[in-house]
Formats: sequence, C-alpha cells, structure tokens
Amino acid sequence: MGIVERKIRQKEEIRSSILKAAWQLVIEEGWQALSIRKIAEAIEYSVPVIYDHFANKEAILLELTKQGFRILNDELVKAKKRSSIPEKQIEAMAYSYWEFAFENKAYYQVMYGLGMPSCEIVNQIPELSTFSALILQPIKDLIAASKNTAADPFLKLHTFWSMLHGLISINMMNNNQGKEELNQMVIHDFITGFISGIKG
Amino acid sequence: MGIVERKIRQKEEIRSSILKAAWQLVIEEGWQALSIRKIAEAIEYSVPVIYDHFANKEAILLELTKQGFRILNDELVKAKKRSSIPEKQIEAMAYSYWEFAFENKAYYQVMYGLGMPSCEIVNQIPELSTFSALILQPIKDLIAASKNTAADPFLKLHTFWSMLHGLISINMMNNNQGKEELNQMVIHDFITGFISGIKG
DNA sequence: TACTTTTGCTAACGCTGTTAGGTAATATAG
DNA sequence: CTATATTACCTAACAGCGTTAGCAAAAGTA
Repeated sequence: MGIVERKIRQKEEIRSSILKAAWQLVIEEGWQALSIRKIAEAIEYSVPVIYDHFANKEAILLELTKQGFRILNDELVKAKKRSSIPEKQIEAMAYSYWEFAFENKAYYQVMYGLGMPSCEIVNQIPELSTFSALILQPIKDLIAASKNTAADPFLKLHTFWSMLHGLISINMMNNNQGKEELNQMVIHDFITGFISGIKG
Repeated sequence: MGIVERKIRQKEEIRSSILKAAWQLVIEEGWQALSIRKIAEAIEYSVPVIYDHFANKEAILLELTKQGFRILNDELVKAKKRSSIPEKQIEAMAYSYWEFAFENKAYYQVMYGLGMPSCEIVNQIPELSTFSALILQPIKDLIAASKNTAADPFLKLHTFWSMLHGLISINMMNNNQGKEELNQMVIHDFITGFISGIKG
C-alpha cells in the first residue's frame, strides 16, 4: 500500500511549493515584503497549511538561507578545483564568492540580512561625506609617501571602510562573547595589512 | 510677542522627545521592535502626533542613523588628532571605528541595518562549516609555505570572509551602478593584499 | 458501515504603519 | 469682549502582518 508514500510525497510537494513561492516573492519584492499570507495565496492554500510545514516565517527564511549557502558552496568548490596552487585557489574562491553575491543578490541579502529600511538611506546622510574626507586625508598622505604614488585614494578609502565594516558585522552576527583577544588580533591584522598594502 | 517662538520651542521639544523615546526603545528591544505606538505611549501623546514631526517611521530611523554618524565622526576626529603621522592616524581611526561599533552596538546596527530575523540564525546553518573548511585548506597551505608558519589559519579565514563580506555589503548598499571597473579593482586590491599578508 | 485520522478551512487575537475626520483649545481680528 | 480662524490633539478606522484555536469535510482503517 503506497498510500503513506503518496501522502509523504504530497506533503513534500506542498513544502517545496511553499519554498518556491517564497523565493519567487523574495526575488520580486525583496525579503522585507515576504509574508505568510502572500505565500498562501501563491500556493493556493489557506494560511495555516504553511504552519504544518514550517514552525514560523523565520524557518522559511532559514531554509532559503541554507539553499543560498549550498549554492555558494558549490560555486566555491568549482572555483577551487580550477587550480591546485593555494593562492590561486584563494583568489578564485574570492572572485567566485564576489560573483555569487552580485549574481544572486536576493540570496546574499537573505543570507546576511542585508537591505534594511531602504538601502538608499545611505545617500540621505550628508554626515557620511564628512567622515569620508576625514579618513581620506591620511590615506592620501600615505600614498604620497609610498612607492606607488599613483594609487587611487578613493579606492583605498572604499576598501578600508568596507573591510572594517565586514569585520565588525561578521563579529556582531556571531555575537562574539569573550573573544576579546581574537578581536584584537583581527583588527590588528587588518590595519597592518591595509597600511602595508598602501606602502607597497 | 514670543508666542510663536514658544510654539516652535514646544514643537521642537516634542520632536526631540520622540527621538529620545525611540532611541530608548531601540536600546531596550532593538530597532526591529521599534513601533510608532510604543513611541506614542512613551511620550504620552497619541499616535498621529508623531506624524506631525516625521513623515514616517523610516524618517525616525534615518534621524537616529544621522545621530550615529555624527557621534562616530566626533570619535574619529578625536582619534585622528592624537597623531600627525598618516599611518598612526589611520590606525587610530580604525581602532576608534571598531570601538564605536561595539560600544554603541545599537547605533551601529541602525546605521547599517544589521541584525535581521535573528543574528543567531547563522549558528543554525551546518552548511557554513562546510565551506569554512573549503577556504581553510588553501589558507593553511599558504601559511605552511610562508615566512610566518605560526600564523593562525582560523584567524586568517575569519579575516578573509569578513573583509569580503564587508566589500560586498557596502557595495550592495550603494547600489553600485555601472561601476564594474571599480569593483574589479576593489576585489583585486583585496585579494592581493590578503595573500601577500599571509606570505609575509 | 462505523470509527479514526488527516487535511484544510474560517475566523479570530493582537500586533503593525498610516490616515481620515472631528473636537476642543488657542490665537487673531473686529 | 466676542467672533472667526487656526492649531493641537484625539478617536477610530483601514489594511496589512504573524500566529493559532476550533471546526468541518475528506480520506483511510476496522
């Protein structure tokens, strides 16, 4: 009697249709706009059915996040295979990671919870340019005194700020508890690397 | 007749009390839990009053974001003043930025929209450790072949991932349009810096 | 055929951002 | 000092959200 098998199969089908619909909505309107009711309408079931398959909305997002990491992982594996030289592998994986992020923006944003109130909020903050200038000057000075005086200070500023932000946000995600000495090393590693990168 | 002045002053007072209450709530419960109704209750006014001072909820968050950047800016200015040597300035500002982020977590999270569904979501993703191992191996290889064989591969992995994430998220925030060549330079800059940082 | 389990629904609870419309207090003009 | 205009403020609602209780119908089992 394949009845239970069929039932399991049907349940599985609903589950995957929920994920599919959710993903469609995320792509179309961003994960901010994702709602249980919209998913229910898309799969042509009533709302409570969704709760037979997922504990809550977060569980759905979590599943999409996992999907994203699996895809990313596959990409990285592919990239790594292209060479057996460690530095080439690292390089290829970095590019691959980068490409994944921009070719699968929706995934990356779900994975890291990016894109809050509105991403363009940044452009409404004049204070931002103020402190850009603040960091820009010493970078220019450093470039002027370096071996490569043709280096682009704006690029360096952008890199500086971005990397620092990355270090902080990953640390905040992991809710770093009692890892003070690790943090000290991380940021020290970053600063010395950045400065020596300019000096050439 | 200082009547209009008094009225302006009173309006200003309500406005700042809104921001104050909002900030209090953000600190206590995180910006996810911030709601117009809670603010209204806190300032002991009805809900629509808030809309006399701010166009919408986002405008309130934006104001808090601006506050955050102003405070951060002041910190950076202070840090910069401690030296006149460019690299010392950059170093001091990096540390200052880092400290600001962790001493003012709430601000930093509002500023960059951090902390989505739940920050601990990351710990529920086994896929994460899979691809950690993926990147870890070539890093270990590279360290083994470098001048500093005592370097911590986990630290390097952490740094690698964090920086890359920072570059990507800042780029996504700025909604990078037609800046392909800039992106190419940014990531190239990062990779070469990272690898040469390990090689020593 | 009678009973049990599964399946799916309606309707509600308590939130959310936002706004329409009305009332009461205040300020201005005659 | 009264009448008018303005401002300040509130109640109540709309439309949406995540989540769940409780019930009806269908499907499977005996």
